[in-house]
Amino acid sequence: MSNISPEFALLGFLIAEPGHGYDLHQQFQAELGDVWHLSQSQAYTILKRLETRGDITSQQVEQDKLPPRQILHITEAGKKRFEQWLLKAGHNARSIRLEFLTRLYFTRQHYPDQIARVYAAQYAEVRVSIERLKSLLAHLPHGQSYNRLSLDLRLRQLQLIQEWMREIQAQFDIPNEST
Amino acid sequence: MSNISPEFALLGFLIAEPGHGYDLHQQFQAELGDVWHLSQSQAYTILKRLETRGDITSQQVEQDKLPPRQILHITEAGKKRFEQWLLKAGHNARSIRLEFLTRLYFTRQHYPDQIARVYAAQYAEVRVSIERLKSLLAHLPHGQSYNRLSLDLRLRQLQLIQEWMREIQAQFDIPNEST
DNA sequence: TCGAATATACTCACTGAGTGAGTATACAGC
DNA sequence: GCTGTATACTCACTCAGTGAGTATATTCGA
Repeated sequence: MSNISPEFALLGFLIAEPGHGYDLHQQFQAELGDVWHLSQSQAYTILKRLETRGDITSQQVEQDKLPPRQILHITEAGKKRFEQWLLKAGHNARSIRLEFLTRLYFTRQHYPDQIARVYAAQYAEVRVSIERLKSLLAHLPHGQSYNRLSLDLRLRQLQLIQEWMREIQAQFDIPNEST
Repeated sequence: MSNISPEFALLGFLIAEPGHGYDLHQQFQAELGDVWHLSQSQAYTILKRLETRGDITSQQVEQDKLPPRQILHITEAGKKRFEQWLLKAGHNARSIRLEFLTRLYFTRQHYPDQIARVYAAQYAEVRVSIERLKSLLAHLPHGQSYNRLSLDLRLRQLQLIQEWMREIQAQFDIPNEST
């Protein structure tokens, strides 16, 4: 459904190594807790869905005294879906803040040679979105003051994101993509 | 649940006069269609919920050839809830773009003398949010690069919104609130 | 004049987002 | 001896959002 949710972040953590729900949620909070908001129960819900979808498998491990753990492993299908997701790009401020940062995080960890591609894909998408909004604004009938104010704010937010991205590019030494 | 959804916009249209689902959705699209995104079916879903909640009542009106209409009327309780909502204020970019613009729209139509209050409430909330984010950023441990980038973008977005709001204030001749 | 597009008016089935509370145990510190 | 915190997961609930379906009437060009 291409809905924006932290499901790929959870998947991303499982690329490094198998883990269980509780632990994944902890890691998530520590590393990306101010990017996304994710409650524990919601994490479990998403993991369950990923399992029924075939992106991860689980393996029950008994423990001495504590409740048994469901150790989760990413599948080949899951890894593939994750890698495809890495190259996508969001088109509004919120999805860029959430997903682009998450993509950056995992790309730098697991696919450092892909970083320029991921960055370029997002930057290009922002440019397109800006043009789209400008054109919408230009063709908006008079009298639509509130629609205009909304589109205007969205346009400025995207321009802000362009600046922010260029700073990230400098900070992380991301080269321009040479196709 | 204080979830952000266009339910109050639908309620707002019903303050002016009773209406039916199809028509409300049309009005909505025309007036606020670039502020919110609302499908027809989602509009009906929300209206149904408003009815079970007691914010609106419905009255079936037969038509000659076309399917009967459910004419919806706002109740006293609904009106009260709407008016309370008008004085609330969102704390992130998205909710401000959506809800604040909607509040402005209906306040100017039905409660023009309240406009300064509505504006001031939102502006104050933005200021508080900015301070909160600054403090979060100041206390963020080193090494949390991604969390920092996220908070940093959110901060800048709120500062952008401040500028945008001041322009709206000028454009709509909204006086500063004199308490 | 026939058929296609468009407008009116609403329903249903489905997946997913998100919260809040509950369950049960272990251990550390005062 | 008791409280707080960590481990590990479950359940019930409400709301968001899409996409397709149903059924009829009018309009308008080929």
